[in-house]
Amino acid sequence: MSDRYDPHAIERHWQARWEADRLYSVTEDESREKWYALTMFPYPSGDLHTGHWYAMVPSDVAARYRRMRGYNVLFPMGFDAFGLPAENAAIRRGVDPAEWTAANVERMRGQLRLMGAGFDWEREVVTSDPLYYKWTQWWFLQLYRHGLAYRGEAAVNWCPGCQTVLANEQVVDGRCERSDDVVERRFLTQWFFRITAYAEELLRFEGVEWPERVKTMQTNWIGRSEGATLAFPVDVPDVEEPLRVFTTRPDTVYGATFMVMAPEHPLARRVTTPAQHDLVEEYQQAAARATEIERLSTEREKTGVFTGAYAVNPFNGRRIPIWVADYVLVTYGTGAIMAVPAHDQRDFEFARKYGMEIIPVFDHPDVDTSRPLEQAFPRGVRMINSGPFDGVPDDEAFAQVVAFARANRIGEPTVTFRLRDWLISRQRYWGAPIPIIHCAEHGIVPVPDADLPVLLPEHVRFEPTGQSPLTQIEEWVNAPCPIDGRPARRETDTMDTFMCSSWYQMRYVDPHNPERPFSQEKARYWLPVDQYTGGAEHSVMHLLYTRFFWKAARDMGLVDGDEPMKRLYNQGVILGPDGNRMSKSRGNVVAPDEQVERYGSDAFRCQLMFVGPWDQGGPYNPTGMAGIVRWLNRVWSLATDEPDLTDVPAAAETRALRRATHKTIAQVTADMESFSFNTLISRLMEHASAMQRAREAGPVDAAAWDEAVTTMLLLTAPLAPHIAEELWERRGREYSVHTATWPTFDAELARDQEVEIVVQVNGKVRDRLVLPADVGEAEAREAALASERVREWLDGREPRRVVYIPGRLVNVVM
RNA sequence: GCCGAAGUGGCGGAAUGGCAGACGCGGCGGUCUCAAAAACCGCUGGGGGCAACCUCGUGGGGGUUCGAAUCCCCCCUUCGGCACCA
Repeated sequence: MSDRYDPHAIERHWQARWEADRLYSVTEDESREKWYALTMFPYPSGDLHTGHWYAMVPSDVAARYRRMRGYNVLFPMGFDAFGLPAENAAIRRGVDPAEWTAANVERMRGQLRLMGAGFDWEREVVTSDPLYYKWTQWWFLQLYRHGLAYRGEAAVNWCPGCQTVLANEQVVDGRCERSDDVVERRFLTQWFFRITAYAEELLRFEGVEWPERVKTMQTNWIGRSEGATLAFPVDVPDVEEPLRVFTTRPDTVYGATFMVMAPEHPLARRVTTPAQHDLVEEYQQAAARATEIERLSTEREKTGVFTGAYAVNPFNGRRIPIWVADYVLVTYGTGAIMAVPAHDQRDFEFARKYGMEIIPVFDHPDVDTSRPLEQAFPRGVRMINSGPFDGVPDDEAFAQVVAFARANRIGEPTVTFRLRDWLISRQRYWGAPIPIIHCAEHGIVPVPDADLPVLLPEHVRFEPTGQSPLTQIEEWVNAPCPIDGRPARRETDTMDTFMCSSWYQMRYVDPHNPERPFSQEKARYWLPVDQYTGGAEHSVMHLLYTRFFWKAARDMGLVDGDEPMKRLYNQGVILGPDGNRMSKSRGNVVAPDEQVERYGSDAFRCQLMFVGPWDQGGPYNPTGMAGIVRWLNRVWSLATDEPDLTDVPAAAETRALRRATHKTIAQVTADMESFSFNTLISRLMEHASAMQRAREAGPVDAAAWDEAVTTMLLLTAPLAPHIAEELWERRGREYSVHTATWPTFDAELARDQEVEIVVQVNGKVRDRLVLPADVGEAEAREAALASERVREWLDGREPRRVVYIPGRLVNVVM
């Protein structure tokens, strides 16, 4: 091997060596503390891009650092391999999704290896592999047995482009998160997971160190509201059941002047009078045709129609009209509301448009309640127009009204969530089949565990029809009933791919177990994940689902603890050099394979970390690569070209070099802990400059020089693993630098002997003094006042005040 | 509309109550060279001054403080999330 830094030669060499030595393979070791580091696994699109590198490299650096700190580190990688792109490729180009996926996985594995990351490839999981999805199906059956999976009819989100239903979380602004098509509403019978059973617990984030942003997003998504359900009898012949409404403001019940039902409300047809029938039906049909976007637009003026029916306010016996309007959502609360226009702006707008009465039931110092209101006002001082409750103060009103409702059996306190159950059915081929058989005799029958996996049939035609392609495979669909063996039919829907990724972190602990999803023993050692990293786009999908899965698994006795991921970090988005998202059409794509080809993996890794704080992302700077390449060349030179060596441990130059080395250890360690990789690299650059100056200046103490070089290689190892390993070997150190121990710093050696004290006059810097590091306050003040520059500015006057900040500055105020 | 994050040289960024611009890119000057590249050294926010220095300067405006990029209030811009959830 040449004596010049040749990244390609050493990177190839060490990648092969590490693999041959199984350097990154780990097993349980009770004698050592474990650290489970996980970065989100990629979808095998067929091309690893810079975004993947940006997400994975710092995650690898942090895992390597933990390993050097003595932890037994699990850092696995795999592929989230089910999903629509494979199926779309099959439709377009006639290739088999399994073959397409396998080829992509193969290619991306190779690209990932170029990164030189310390992944334990022996633990790789591929979610579309029957050996994996057997257990995804097993989870489905477990959830079913525990009452957490059920089949039900509901208004669901239908994506016409993907020809399948979507979970609520996959709908963004009324459009499909994946294809951007406008989502339609359909009433279908589908499989759901009862995530709402954990709604309350999912709001608690005890013992997790997650970004506030993610916790807030999940909290808002779950959307907990405290209120009451009130029952309004309906004044319609033959309708016995009352109209139930959920309200967060039961204290405004005397101000209810009309009721509103969602167009899809089951009682709507039954209460409508014959005279209003056509009008209501027409309105319902129009609402059904409207897209989610149209319906959810807050800009749009509210519309509605009168049913002709009346409800009775159970508090005061007042008859109030029942309307149907699409600003009330059938999916939330009870699908019907009591409208209090005086105190709710939406109801106010509706009341004003349709001439409904507006009765304020609170007084307010800024509102003249005897005159028509200009707008709704949510809160007031005391209740008015509320019969026996008149005079009750605002902050007691809720409790008193609810207590009354409860005592008179007309209502009760209720907590409602915005979160809906997780719809997991997909009318597509490339996913794990739902392991259920529909029997005419026995209904829904789970496939017995022993018959898992339910394999996807091969050679399937993919015309998107709105039904799963599996429905057309007669020989697959027809299956005997597990109970009596008589002809029955398989469930033809497949599972949402988010299900595959909801438990993959568990499978990594025991990826080849043929008997169980994982052994309890291994799970107890490795789980939960200590540090998870990934993109913020998964804040309310993957991360909410995986918390739900974990809690369900905990309640089944399969895992310990309440949370799957102790620490979470969201990296930012790496952009093209022009500041836009990288895309082929913009022509601003930075291809990692090309960067590795030109500069080497180590340089590309470092440049990605050097562009800025990891959580901020930002434009990739290709010209900045020159600085990183220079630095790596300098590291090479410092480790291979010795200065003139001598033995002067007590010399000032020796102390200065050792001080630089120990300060660098302290700073780099702190930056590792806080994921501040950009400043970490700048510290190493400074250290290299200090070493270079020392080398040029004359003979260097041999021990101090060796300490500096050794430290430099150890601190560089997680960032640039190949060059560090190569130079480690060239210096005759024991293989491998990656299993060596992270250096510790000596505070005494790192301490400065002198400090520069800034001297200010009225807050402006006028002088600097170099004083001993242990200078006392009195001496510092005295030195500052004695300064020639300060005397000039004081011009004979007495300072009003002198502020001293130890070791930093003196401010003379006049 | 609501919630959150951010706004600093030509560029990426550093500094989270105490020297604004660490480190790097780019630029300018120099060493080396027949020359160029590479490497190395020096300088590099604006204005004024021969200089020592002075002055302005962290999106805009106000405030707190001996001292503010940093804390508080108002506004502007950009990005992210949510958005008729009763």
